Amino acid sequence: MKFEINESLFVKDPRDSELGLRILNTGLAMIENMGLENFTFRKLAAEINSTEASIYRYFENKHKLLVFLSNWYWSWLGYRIMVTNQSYVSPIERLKNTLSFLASPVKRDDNFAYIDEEKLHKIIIAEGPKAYLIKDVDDENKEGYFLAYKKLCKSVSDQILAVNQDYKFAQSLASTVIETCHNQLFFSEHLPRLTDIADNNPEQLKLFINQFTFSTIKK
Amino acid sequence: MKFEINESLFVKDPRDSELGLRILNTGLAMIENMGLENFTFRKLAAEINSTEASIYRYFENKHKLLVFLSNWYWSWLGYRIMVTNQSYVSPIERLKNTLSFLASPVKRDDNFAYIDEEKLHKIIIAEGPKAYLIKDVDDENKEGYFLAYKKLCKSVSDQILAVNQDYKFAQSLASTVIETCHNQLFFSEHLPRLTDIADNNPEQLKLFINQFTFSTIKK
Amino acid sequence: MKFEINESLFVKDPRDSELGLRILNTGLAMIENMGLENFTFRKLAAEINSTEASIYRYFENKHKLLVFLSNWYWSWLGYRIMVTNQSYVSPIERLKNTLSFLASPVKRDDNFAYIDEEKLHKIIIAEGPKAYLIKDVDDENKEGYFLAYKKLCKSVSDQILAVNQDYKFAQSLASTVIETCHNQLFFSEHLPRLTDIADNNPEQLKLFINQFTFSTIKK
Amino acid sequence: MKFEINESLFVKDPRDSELGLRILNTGLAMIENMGLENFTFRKLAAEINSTEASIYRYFENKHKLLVFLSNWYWSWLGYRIMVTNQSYVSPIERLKNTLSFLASPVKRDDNFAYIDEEKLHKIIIAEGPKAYLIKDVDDENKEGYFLAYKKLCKSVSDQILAVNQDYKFAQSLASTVIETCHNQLFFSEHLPRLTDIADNNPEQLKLFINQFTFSTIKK
DNA sequence: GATGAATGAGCGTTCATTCAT
DNA sequence: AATGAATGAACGCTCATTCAT
Repeated sequence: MKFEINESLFVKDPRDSELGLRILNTGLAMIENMGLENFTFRKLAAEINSTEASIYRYFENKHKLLVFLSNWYWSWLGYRIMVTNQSYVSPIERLKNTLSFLASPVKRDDNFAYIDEEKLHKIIIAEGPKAYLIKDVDDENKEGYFLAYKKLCKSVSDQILAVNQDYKFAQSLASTVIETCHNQLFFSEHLPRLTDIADNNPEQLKLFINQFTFSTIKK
Repeated sequence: MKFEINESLFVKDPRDSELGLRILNTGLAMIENMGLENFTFRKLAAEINSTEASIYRYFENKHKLLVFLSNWYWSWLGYRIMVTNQSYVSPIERLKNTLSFLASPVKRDDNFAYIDEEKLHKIIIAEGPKAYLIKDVDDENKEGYFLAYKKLCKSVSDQILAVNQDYKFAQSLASTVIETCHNQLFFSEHLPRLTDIADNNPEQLKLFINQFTFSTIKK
Repeated sequence: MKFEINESLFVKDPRDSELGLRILNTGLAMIENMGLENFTFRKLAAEINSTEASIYRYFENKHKLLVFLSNWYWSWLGYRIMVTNQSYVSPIERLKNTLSFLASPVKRDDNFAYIDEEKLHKIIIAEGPKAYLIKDVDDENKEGYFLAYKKLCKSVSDQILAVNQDYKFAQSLASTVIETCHNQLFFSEHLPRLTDIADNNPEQLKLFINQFTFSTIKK
Repeated sequence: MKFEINESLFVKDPRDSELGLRILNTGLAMIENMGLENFTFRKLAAEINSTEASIYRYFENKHKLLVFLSNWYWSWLGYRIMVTNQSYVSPIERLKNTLSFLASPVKRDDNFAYIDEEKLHKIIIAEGPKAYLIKDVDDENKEGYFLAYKKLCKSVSDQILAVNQDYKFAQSLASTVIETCHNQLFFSEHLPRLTDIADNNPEQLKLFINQFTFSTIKK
């Protein structure tokens, strides 16, 4: 199982070699730990006892590494949602399941030893928007850097339409739901006065999301 | 009229001198133009025919300049909302007016010659989250860097409660609405498949926001 | 027909394998195209769809490749001069023929499919002096890196002496003539105020060279 | 006395500060000593107990430093020729004086404490052509990087025409003479078989140059 | 013999910051 | 208060080179 990720995001696929996996693995941990701004390939190289030159064989810069990780995350999440959704027949149940996945804490997935999904989730929360809040967003979009995210949005949007085909803002609601999950989790941890969701209380987030999604699309 | 802004955001208040105003004015234009990442005090100094050392007399680093501008924006927006809300009596009308302000395009306000509010709005959309998506968010929060934003959220949240005092997620909804306005505008311009709102069609955003806010808090 | 070239200039003779010929061929084109400074084995490897490691099997560094090409050029030119000179008996006619070769545009020679002599001529003009304007010139000279050039100079010098055996600076005049041909061609293309020779007017160069050679050695 | 040098060759005129003079002085010595290729701003910074960043305040790169030195040299030499030429009335005497300057060893000029003209002369011989044998020669020429050299050529060319106004290749002969002086000196030191001029025998070079110049332009 | 992977070293550049005036 | 000069530190990147297959 290997998610398809836009080839121009890497020079050489890091999943194809031992060093590449260490770059992913340790890079992920370091970004989570020190923040994207403080993270550099130099520090990563030191950590994995390798060199910057070697890392450049895999990624051109840290931004591409971030976007790579971001794509991986959305592919992985989308895949898990898709698989579990097959157990449900009713559109409402499916959407509920999807929202539940979006709003719930992420658990380590042992199928991918080289990725710590829990940490990756934290990165998506704390650094995710930096993947697209950049000057070159249009070029990178054309290049296909955000396909995994768009694919998931499309899927959620379709599920919304399956519940109410007349709702006019299915895509906007889908992206709002996804972004909101991250925002509210960030706020609950760091800026609690911007949210009612208590830190470490995932059920509240699920409730909030469910409520505003279903009330919004109710016919 | 001079909005109160946390004193530790600047060394010397840029609004109190001619050079300070040029820093605000030109800095704002440059961040909007080249993006926060590419913007440096060196480039700013060159542009205003001054020196880096002089800029340091006002701001310790570009992050503080961003947070300063961010605070100014929220203060300014909050103030305008507050003033216009006084014309309405019904909580629903008030909330509608507020949402309208949040979702509408920003127009230049001639009361503040040194700030181009239109460009500032673009910065808030494209760079705003970077003000708090940082490693030191907790320290900066304690220091009071995000008070203007919180104040506006509180105001929106209060207005929500005025419409429905039993709604349990007033603060979350408030911050979600505000963030969503920016996100959707960014998506409509750069990642259109993540939204149904057409670029340059502000009415659609207003409609979307209104609908999901009021349906969510309906008793 | 294979010119003898100093063996320490290459690890393995590039003329003996298909890959070697591609290195010569493409390397030559790239140096001409991007200049010696911008040319690297990495770029060459990418261009011929091979690897740097493979190129190292032939040449230790780009300087040796340049010197190799330089030697090839002087051998080739010397050979052509020698062959055509056999048609002449009078020393004056011979020297004239030689000068004509030195001053005339170079044409592709189909006997050597792997070398584009026209491009090589341009390299000799634009990069030639860099072959010897180096710190290690004495070592490389001892090693025999410049033999082809010296051989041609000797030949021209001998022809000068055949015209006037009393002329005291035959070698200096020979090297001056050769260098001047290149210099004036470079100037005519790039720094026209340093020359009277119009770009793309080879007859003028021939005239200039002939005149100053024969007037100098006239008894 | 301060020669005018194209302003785009430096960020800040090195002759205007103590550090700048040290950069010129030590940079010159190091280029002469280790060759342009091995010379870096990092090594220069270490030598003058300063930093690369400081050097960048004066020169953008080592190429510009070389071109700066080159311009200085040609301005200085042209100035000395011009001054001494005023003692002569006859065009032939003037041209002889000029050729003598071009062919003679250079002596330290105490009017410029910060430049060691002897070493600079060696640099011009061993690195001079690298100033213009580059890919961007046309751009740099437009920018005015080679004006001092052209000015000297023009002066020599005018002197040639003063001796024989009918000579058709005055500019070419002028640039040939200048280049030949350097070439022959380089050859005499490093590649003796390309010249008849013995190392450390300046009179021979003068003789050679005089002879071929005057015989060439004789009416 | 040719290649793929990895590396050591160093370069050019820029940044944020400080000091003296 | 504002500026000019200088710097320490680090970053991103590329190069030449080697090793193992």
